[in-house]
Amino acid sequence: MSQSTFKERVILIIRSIPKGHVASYGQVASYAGSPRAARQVGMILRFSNDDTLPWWRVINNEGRISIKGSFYATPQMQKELLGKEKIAVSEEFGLHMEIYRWKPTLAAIKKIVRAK
DNA sequence: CTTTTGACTACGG
DNA sequence: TCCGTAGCCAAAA
Repeated sequence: MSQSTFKERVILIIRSIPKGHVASYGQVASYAGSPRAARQVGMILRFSNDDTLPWWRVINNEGRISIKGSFYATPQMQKELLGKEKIAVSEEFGLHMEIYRWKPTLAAIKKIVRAK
């Protein structure tokens, strides 16, 4: 597990979120081996300029867009990108996490993290 | 090197 | 139900 860094694992996990699904910051942190490091997932994305990374599929645990604005992205962009995947995000209610949340098996996560 | 600042969230009170 | 806070850790200052 600690062959790779937290950041590297976060990147691998986010790349594995299927189109049409989302994951919360906390979920990603948890899968990356640090359940309480949700905030850092946000920080990593904030400074990331990796165009192979589907960053828009990461939202907060309430199903709402958390981004306020970074060097590379805005909340409007995120809403648009999700819309292209048929995920509608309402300003006041967000989206239904129980419907769109990515629910990988433990085995799947192990495989993703191991493949470094 | 140390300190601060967050695209977070579970838990108390 | 509604805050305040602790924990987590990458970047920037």
